[in-house]
Amino acid sequence: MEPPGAASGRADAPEASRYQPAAIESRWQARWQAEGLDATPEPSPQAAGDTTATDQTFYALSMFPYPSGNLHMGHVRNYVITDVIARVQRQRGRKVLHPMGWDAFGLPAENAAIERGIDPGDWTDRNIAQMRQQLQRLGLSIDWSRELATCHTDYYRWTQWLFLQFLDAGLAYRKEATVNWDPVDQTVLANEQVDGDGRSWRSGARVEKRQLRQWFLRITAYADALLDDLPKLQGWPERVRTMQANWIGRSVGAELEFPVLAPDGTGQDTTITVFTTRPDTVYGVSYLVLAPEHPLVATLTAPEQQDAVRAFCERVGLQSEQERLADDRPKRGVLLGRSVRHPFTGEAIPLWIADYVLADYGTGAVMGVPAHDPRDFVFARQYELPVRRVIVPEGADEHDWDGTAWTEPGVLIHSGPFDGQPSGQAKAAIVAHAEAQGWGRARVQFRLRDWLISRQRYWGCPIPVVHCDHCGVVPVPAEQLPVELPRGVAFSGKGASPLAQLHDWVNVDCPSCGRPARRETDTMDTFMCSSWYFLRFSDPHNEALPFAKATADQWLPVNQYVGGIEHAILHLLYSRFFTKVLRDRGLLSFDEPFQRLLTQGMVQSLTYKNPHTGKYIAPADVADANDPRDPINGERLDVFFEKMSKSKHNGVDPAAVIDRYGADTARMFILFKAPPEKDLEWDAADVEGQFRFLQRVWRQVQGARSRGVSMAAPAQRELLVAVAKASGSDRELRRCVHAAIAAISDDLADGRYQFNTAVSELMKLSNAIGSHLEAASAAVAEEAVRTLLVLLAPFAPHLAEELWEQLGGAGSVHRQRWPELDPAALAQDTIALVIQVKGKVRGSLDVPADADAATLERLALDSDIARKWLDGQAPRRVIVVPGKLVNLVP
RNA sequence: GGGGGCAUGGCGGAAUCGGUAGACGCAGCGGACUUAAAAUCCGCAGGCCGCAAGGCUGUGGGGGUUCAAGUCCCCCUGCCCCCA
Repeated sequence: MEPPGAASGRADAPEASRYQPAAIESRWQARWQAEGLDATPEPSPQAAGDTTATDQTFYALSMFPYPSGNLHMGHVRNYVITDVIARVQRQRGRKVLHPMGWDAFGLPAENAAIERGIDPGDWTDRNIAQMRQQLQRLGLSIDWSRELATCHTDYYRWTQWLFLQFLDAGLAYRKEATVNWDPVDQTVLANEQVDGDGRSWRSGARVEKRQLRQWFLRITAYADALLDDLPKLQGWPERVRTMQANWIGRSVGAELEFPVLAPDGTGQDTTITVFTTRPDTVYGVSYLVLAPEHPLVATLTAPEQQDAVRAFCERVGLQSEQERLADDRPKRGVLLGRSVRHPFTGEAIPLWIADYVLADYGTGAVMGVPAHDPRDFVFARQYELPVRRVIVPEGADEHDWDGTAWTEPGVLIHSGPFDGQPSGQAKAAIVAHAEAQGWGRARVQFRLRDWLISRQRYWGCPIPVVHCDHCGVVPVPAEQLPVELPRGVAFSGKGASPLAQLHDWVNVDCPSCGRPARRETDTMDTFMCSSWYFLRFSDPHNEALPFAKATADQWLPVNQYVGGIEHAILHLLYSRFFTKVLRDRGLLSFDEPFQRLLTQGMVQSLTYKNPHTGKYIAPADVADANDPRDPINGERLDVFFEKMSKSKHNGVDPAAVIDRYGADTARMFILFKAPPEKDLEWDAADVEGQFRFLQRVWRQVQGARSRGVSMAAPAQRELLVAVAKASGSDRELRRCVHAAIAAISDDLADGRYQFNTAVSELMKLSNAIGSHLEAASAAVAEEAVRTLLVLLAPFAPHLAEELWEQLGGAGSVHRQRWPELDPAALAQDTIALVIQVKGKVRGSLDVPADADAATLERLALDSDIARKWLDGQAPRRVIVVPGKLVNLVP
């Protein structure tokens, strides 16, 4: 496509007088790199307890990308937002850390190896090189000397080192767990890799549940801290905090014990402990349910139920958790053929297993209270179990019942000595009674489960332990790290982890006793690698430690973190967990990693879909955008905005946009089109509009230059004030300049980040310069152009730098301080006073800006507007808002 | 089902505290320049009535508080997100 800058008919224009982003941008990128413009300054040494040093530093961080090899618009939006924040902070005089790295372990590299025989490391490094080059075209002010990749040994040796810290703290452990097993590929899959139907994303096979010994991190030990510190994160979006709180899911309740009756119904042999948040409903229990995976199932199943129970467990093993818990699915269960004794009533009640009870939540056993729990209710109806109502709504008649489960608090009935008590009080009383009798205890339960970090995969960080028959699990000594991933491995995609098949690698001497032992062949979940990269950026070349405490304390916590809402729980929760553990280990002085969080919206684009076939149609195949038709069958297409993706054929390639318009236009468009946290609709016409604006700025500055405007030295404040006093157009232009400074400074204040309105203020300033520059005196013209370029610099860094240089500016425009507001320049002699009659606007009056309320009232009452609308009557009431309006109420 | 959010011109979006609704831009329309077109520049533009002056109306719908409501309160509708 022809660059619009090279429009026909202007071929005779001199080269230098046209805005040609391609030439300008690559030239400045090379020069900035050569001059080290984006290098991170050394923060001043920080005395203990001294906060002034951290006030001078600013850490701006984007969530680092997975190096797929292709930069997409979502990345562009993310990094441009962070870049503007970083640049503005530099102009405000802060020392800025703005790094970039790669979340480089993960399945796609291994799949490339399986499918195309490429070494995962080579594949990843190639992608990184390609993406870095694409990123650099955006003109981001990133300090590339701090670049890191989680798959490089100088990074992952410290991931391993940190794992050993967790192990040492007792926060890393192995246990049997139910995992997703793909029977075709013969490998474990992460939950995210299993679709809603319980099928593998790769093989399409139905995933099985298997019990395997896995590594876990004990995040539940920090559940309270992770929850209790959420209110500290005032710079985070409320909804992210809410999502984390829900995910952690603290619930207060009790454990109650139900003795299992011996088969003959006389004595008892064991006890089942249930967790419940509703001890007040204990008299409504009509059955007890174990999870099918519960360890007691094997021993408690009656002989005549063996076959049924085994078949049921197998069937449940095939179901995803989602399926098991879904409200709209029927609940299924099987009797174990045994009974338990209700501790409060002494009654014998049947023992079941059911799909809707999960082994790893609570105790893996629940008490069935059909009258007061919707799932128990469905289950009881299915198997004709008794429904015993023990709570009624306050003030309601016991016999009024709508035939559904009542889950709200109420008043107890049929509950022995607790009858008549309200739910809240009864909860405490029943738990106290159980405790006194030795039947149970108060207990806080979390929804959060320990973090399963084992992956039976090659392309991940090896877990640095050795299994020795004599010493057990032995950590690899820190001085022997890293445990390197062997290279040149053959991938079949079948069988156990590729690492497990490398006998030379697996077989080692035990670091403790020296006898033959085996390496751990599991690698770590990639979220481990991304849970501390923000720390490494503060001290990326440290060879003795993952980071020096003092250095990390100087830069962190991250002042502004920017990324997608999809990480609201996982990555952000894990990073918080890591930070708290490292603080408790004395490795850090702070306990929350991210002070402010901005979750940017998606980038969407126009999408065409055939409503009958469900097929997405590429925009290029739609002949007439005004009447979109399916190119195959001519059917009318649905048109809407949706997130860019390959499968929807609606992606816009950032490289193509930069080729055509330049990075500055792409940046400006993305910032202007929508507020950062909202979804953004890509629109080619709007991109064109942004390009036109930058062209206009270019022409404007060329015009100013030909009139002798120079950036060599700023005009003196006294001179500006003097000339503005003398000339109306000077005063007006100065007013516009300082209005822009005020508005843009406000829009870009810490945490506000209203880039869209900031860009529109830049446009207004440009419009004002267009109207007034001709008539302006040299000093005011200089101030106006200088302000425009310095304010434009963070948004369109190349154009601003180019024009700055053309006008003889000293040094880089990016080293210029943020312009200072002169409040006096904003002052106006007269203002338009709005006259309202009974709250309706009826006109306005030019009045002196400094007139007091009494004067304004008199002016309003004397006005033609008052005469016309008041019919000569004196108003009953007059409201005066000085500087704004007068409201006359007749 | 529970919790949270959102709803403003043809479109994206503005509107710190309740104080001129629609900034800025896109698309559109008119004009200037041009042999012509493109580009550029100038102007118009919520809707309705009117030649005009001007008036009425208007921020999803209904009600309320207030001198004054896009903004605060209550109810309803629709869409989105999270949890189930």
